[in-house]
Amino acid sequence: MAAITDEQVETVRGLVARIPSGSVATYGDIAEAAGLSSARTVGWIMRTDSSDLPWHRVISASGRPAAHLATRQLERLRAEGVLAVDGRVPLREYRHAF
DNA sequence: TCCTTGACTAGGG
DNA sequence: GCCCTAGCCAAGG
Repeated sequence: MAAITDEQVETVRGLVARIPSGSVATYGDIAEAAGLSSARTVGWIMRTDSSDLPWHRVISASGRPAAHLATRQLERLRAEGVLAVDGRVPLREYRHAF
């Protein structure tokens, strides 16, 4: 199977770690920057990885975080200066370009 | 090996 | 701008 390599995972971690406080990135952005096959793979890594990375800065392309984490993530983001509007983050303003 | 699940995305109605 | 559908990929049972 075309399993993900440790190198790919490390790249994703690096990208997430370099997202500055007050900015966010989409799954698609991370996937593309890391050279992954699809955005779903990034979601899979985030779900399985238990590191202390700022995963809360990664949101969907709709500007809305995953439903089960929405409340917590939006709260953390707000603490970093990312103001969500009606549960949605204005990507146009906070999206981080790699 | 097949089928299901999931922290996704783009497109059409 | 929201809802539904199809395409997408890796892992676990």
